[in-house]
Amino acid sequence: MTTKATLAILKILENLYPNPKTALKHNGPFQLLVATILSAQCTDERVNQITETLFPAFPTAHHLAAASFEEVAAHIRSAGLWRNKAQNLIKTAQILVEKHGGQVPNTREELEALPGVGRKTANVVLANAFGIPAIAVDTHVFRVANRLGLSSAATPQETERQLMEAIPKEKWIDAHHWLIRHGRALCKARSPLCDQCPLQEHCRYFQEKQTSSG
DNA sequence: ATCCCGAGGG
DNA sequence: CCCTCTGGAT
Repeated sequence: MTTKATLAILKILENLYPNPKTALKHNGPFQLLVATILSAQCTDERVNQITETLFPAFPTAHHLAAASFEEVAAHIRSAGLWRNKAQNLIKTAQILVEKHGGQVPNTREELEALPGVGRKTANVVLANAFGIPAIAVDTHVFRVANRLGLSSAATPQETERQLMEAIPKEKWIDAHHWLIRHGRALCKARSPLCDQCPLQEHCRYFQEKQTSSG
């Protein structure tokens, strides 16, 4: 795909999804980290519902580091994977206190060393908490980027690399949100709403669908 | 049944 | 690459 074609797609997405931002409600890096760890295999709406009581109960890493498993679990049982998440949240908070003065680190290496924090979560925190350009590839970004032809990849890791190559760095953070928004709104996994999509003429998936099914 | 703005382990 | 962890929404 040419740079010109890529920029055309980004421009349309920008108009479709103005003022992109995380759907996870948070105030500061610590809350964003907690919310993002909770968001695995779980809707943002439920995460926001959980953190509404979780954040006041454990306002800082120090509070969370001193919490018991049951104390934390009581808040997050409506999220899937809650056993892992409760354990990871406490352990992560303890590492923040022991190694980072109770603060959230701002490098990929330090973030990914935290339990429950992988590539995607680290990128979300880097981008949304620290403004450091990153593209977090979740299931939506992976699917939408491959359909549009912005990437042609077998793994999320590879999609991330191809997107960083194709998209100007100053647009990485916004592009991440645009692709996610589009994945939820129109470019859905099961029944994509191509008839409502303004990207038809730019989309590899749509073009192939037209030529193959008549 | 299938998916959700995944991570960790084999 | 594969698998498991998990509740809730559709």
